[in-house]
Amino acid sequence: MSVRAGGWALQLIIFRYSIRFEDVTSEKTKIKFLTDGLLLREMLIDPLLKRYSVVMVDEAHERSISSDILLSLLKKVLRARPDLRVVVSSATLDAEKFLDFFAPDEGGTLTKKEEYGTIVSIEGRTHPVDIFYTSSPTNNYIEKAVDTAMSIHTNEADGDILLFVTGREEIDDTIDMIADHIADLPPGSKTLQPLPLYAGLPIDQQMYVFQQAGENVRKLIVATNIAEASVTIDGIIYVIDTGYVKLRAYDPAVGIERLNVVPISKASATQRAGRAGRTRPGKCYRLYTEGAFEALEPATFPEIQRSNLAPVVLQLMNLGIQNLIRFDYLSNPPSALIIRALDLLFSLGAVDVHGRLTKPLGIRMAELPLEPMLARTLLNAPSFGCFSEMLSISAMMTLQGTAFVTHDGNQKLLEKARRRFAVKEGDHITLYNVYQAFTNPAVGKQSSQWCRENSLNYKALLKAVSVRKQLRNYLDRMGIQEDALASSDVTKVGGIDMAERVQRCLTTGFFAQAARMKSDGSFVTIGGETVLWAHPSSIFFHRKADWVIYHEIQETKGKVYIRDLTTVEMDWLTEYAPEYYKVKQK
DNA sequence: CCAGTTTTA
Repeated sequence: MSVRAGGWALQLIIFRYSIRFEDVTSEKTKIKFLTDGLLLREMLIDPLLKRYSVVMVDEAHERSISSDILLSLLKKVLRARPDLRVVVSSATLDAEKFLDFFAPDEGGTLTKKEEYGTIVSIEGRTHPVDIFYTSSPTNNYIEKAVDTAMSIHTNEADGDILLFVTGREEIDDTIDMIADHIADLPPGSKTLQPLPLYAGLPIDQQMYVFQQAGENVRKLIVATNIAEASVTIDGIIYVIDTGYVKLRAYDPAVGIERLNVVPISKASATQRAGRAGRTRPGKCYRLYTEGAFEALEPATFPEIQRSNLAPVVLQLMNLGIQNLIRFDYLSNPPSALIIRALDLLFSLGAVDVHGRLTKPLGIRMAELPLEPMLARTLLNAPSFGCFSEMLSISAMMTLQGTAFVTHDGNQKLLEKARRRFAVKEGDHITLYNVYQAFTNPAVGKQSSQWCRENSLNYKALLKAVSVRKQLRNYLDRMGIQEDALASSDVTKVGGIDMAERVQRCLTTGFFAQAARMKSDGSFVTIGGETVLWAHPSSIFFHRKADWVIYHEIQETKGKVYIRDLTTVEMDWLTEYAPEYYKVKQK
């Protein structure tokens, strides 16, 4: 780990880190690097953070939910612990906003800014980057990006290019177009090697971007926002910034998440440009006008104002925050988001009529590192005799659709592999079959070779194995163990086969996300107000179904897709969620 | 009916 800190004698200090599955800290640790999410978890056990004298929150300008919440809680902690030092690092554009946020409440002894905080500006370590704008707006930024890349390649000195686009589809299109252009290059000219980079790309395929290009080869990395802050690549001299990003927006009125392509913020544009100046002076080509840049928002719209807040609300309540509307947020989330979250938590039994966390259910749900609906399902599993199965399914759900991958871009092979594991009940049990086969010493042997043969993502499945272990540990500590009914073969137990027990159990957590397939293959929700489509990765993209519950809903390009579906019977909905469906029918 | 921005516990 390389850390530079002015002239301090830091080499004496022992650095250690802690992430979800890796804690290498000890009593000797002086400085600990950890994620904001983990620190929030630590606050459950140590609310005043007594183990720390200084807390530094990095990249606060990104305005992620967990860093926003962390800042709010740190402000609270400071009232009880004036000795604590809080350092917030952020793009200079909004430093003032953060300082204002930490202003003590009325009646305190510290009233002047300089008494409670200071803004310190630190010169960057990067080289200068020349910024170029277009003289007029572009209507097709992908075409423009391809032209710009080709022109850099033919006219500019050596150095790799980083191009920002919004998603996988644009990455694929761009790379195809570049490939066409390369074919037109005069013989003997330098090669341009386009490389994709996005989070959903399997790790081994991501690694190519870090490899040094061969002689006479210039890398062109076509990336999503992952290359803006999460991943840093050396040797980038040229950045092409299309000026757009894909952002989540949650609509509390219908409970649907949307993925919208929106203009980036000034902070993002600055960050992207900075990626060109890490090794030597670089150039950044913004595919928009200077006027358009000036009109950009200073910082990204806070995530807390555009997300499903059920998980956050549950966690805050578990930290003892009673009034979620009045909580001291850095930016207040719309109250509709909070109400929607409380509604859901109430229907799941995590919150009572007084708006308080229930014991033990609500507390247990908050402690599990799963979204509320899945947490509730897993906690119900022992009573359905499918504890072991739901542990595996829950772990597989955290992979968010990355279990299957194409190895040579061969989609047909992937679909064939999927069919090998598919069952008529739907996607959850299909994923369960994948997990079972992967961990079976006689079948998958947890081997990468077997995964390649079955279009499966080896690293992702290994992650599922460790998530499952972690979940089991959590449940062990709650005193919830393997159910008496458990048996991993799909035989009749208690008159109901394993698949049906899983289906019923899923209904107890996902009853609020039910839909029915119509004859044309589309789905309608209970009220019939929204038309939904099975996501192409679902086995119901082709097959017929009647009632289903779904794990996720998301609108993309004007169409609402549901992911991870399992068939249920209509009667189960009213059987397991009578209150919910009574209210809805009015 | 044809497809997931990014994180995290």
